[in-house]
Amino acid sequence: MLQNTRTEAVLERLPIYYEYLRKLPSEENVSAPILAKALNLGEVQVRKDLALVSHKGKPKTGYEKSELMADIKNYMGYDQKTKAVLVGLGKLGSALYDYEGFQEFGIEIVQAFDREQTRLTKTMDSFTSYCITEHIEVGIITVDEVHAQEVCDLMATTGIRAIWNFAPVRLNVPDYIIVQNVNMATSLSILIKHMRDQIENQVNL
Amino acid sequence: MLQNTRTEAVLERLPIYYEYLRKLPSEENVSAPILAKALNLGEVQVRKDLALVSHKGKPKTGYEKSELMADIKNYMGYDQKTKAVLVGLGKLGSALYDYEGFQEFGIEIVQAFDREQTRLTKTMDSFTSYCITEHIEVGIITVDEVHAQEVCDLMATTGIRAIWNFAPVRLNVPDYIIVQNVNMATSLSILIKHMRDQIENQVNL
DNA sequence: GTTATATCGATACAGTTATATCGATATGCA
DNA sequence: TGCATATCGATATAACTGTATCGATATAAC
Ligand SMILES: NC(=O)c1ccc[n+]([C@@H]2O[C@H](COP(=O)([O-])OP(=O)(O)OC[C@H]3O[C@@H](n4cnc5c(N)ncnc54)[C@H](O)[C@@H]3O)[C@@H](O)[C@H]2O)c1
Ligand SMILES: NC(=O)c1ccc[n+]([C@@H]2O[C@H](COP(=O)([O-])OP(=O)(O)OC[C@H]3O[C@@H](n4cnc5c(N)ncnc54)[C@H](O)[C@@H]3O)[C@@H](O)[C@H]2O)c1
Repeated sequence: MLQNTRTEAVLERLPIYYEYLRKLPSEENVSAPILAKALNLGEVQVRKDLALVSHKGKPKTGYEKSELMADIKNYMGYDQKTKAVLVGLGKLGSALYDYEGFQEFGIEIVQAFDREQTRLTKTMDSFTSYCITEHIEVGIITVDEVHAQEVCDLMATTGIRAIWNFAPVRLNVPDYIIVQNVNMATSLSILIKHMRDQIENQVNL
Repeated sequence: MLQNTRTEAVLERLPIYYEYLRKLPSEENVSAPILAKALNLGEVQVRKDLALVSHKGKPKTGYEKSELMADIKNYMGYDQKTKAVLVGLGKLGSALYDYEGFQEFGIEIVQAFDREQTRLTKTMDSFTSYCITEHIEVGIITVDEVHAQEVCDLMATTGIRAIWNFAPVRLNVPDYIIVQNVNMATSLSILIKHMRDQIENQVNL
């Protein structure tokens, strides 16, 4: 009876479906072909993706919007609240800390820390005990690259299990902690490479 | 004689090698196995990736660091200067505008625009003419999601060929413009999903 | 009620990406 | 000078990801 396997690629598309559905004004049913057209994806691919989280699709009509959203939400864990702390309340850190877009995914940055005492920030001496007593699972690193590893090490002494790192450094962590490095500059450089390749191809026609 | 094909996956690793090499204090030669160990990748994979940009690797010794860096730089186009403009000098926009990490990839955000007159910002009325006369190729959108499409449309009237979009909306663009959507919230949600899956697997042992 | 059809679910195929293996060769060292 | 070996380059295989096709079926339309 099973259909699709939980792969990385699918995991990256489910949030896209969810976002699309959430912003869809209409309450009408949605189908794989509709989603595919709207998001510029393959119809079969969408169908298989959805099959991973729901089996309520019906021939001719597709899925009930709210039901499908609930199933994605449940699968992705958006209904479970996740608490994150942020270290490095500088320019980028402040932007993220103030950003409200995390809520809909069940994520809350409950506290920000910085070496310097600013705004709502707590200083670092309370960091460890705070994370432990509040059962923080996710750490966000937005300090400069020189201090990223030491902040990371500190996080490893708490119950934190996942680190979202914006400093352009590769962090050393124990096995049980997952790190996601976000490198904005390289991402943009890849986009630009694509752009140049495209321009080149057009010239060579 | 050829070896590796230019695929998306390779393109995403080349900057990682470059970053690693750039920060490496030593000037000694590097080899595929060394890079593989340091970056936690497959040795064969690294070797094939490097073969795409360079053929100067020698048995036993590997590559000369500076030569390899130059070859990646050349392949990725980091030696070509790319000018970008940013629209929406809010919290996130300011952080990006001030960020100096783009330089090493040949990228410069030469000007920021905003509806409101702030700081160094230019207002929107000069946008189109500025982009055209300055031959801007890249646009960065950091306005709220309500205004992202209109900013995008405006960019499409200039010579801009690539858009880096941080607003959580899917933009409609003409074919010749490439869009890269960055959705921070969904990225973090995927990291959290991985975290939860990992925790679950450990329990089920 | 019957029929037409859009969509689902399943299977088969194709393309992309990663890994394993092996001979060739440049270098270091006896 | 000759031998040992680390690494390269190449080819083969495996895993993952995406696409094409087709029968089954629930619904809409008549
Ligand atoms: N600004 C951006 O748009 C951007 C883009 C990509 C990556 N980054 C990376 O994000 C990080 C932050 O960038 P930023 O522009 O916000 O820099 P920033 O200097 O504005 O902020 C860094 C903050 O970290 C704090 N800090 C430093 N060491 C600390 C420590 N040991 N413990 C606690 N707090 C500490 C500082 O007090 C400061 O407030 C950097 O690593 C940068 O490379 C920034
Ligand atoms: N802050 C974050 O960390 C973060 C994270 C992920 C995504 N985003 C997205 O990035 C965008 C900006 O976020 P922010 O937190 O910086 O918001 P912000 O409100 O601080 O900044 C938005 C800026 O855009 C300007 N603006 C609005 N409409 C404009 C228009 N038509 N032309 C020119 N300028 C215009 C505003 O004047 C303001 O300065 C949003 O779409 C948000 O969803 C932000």
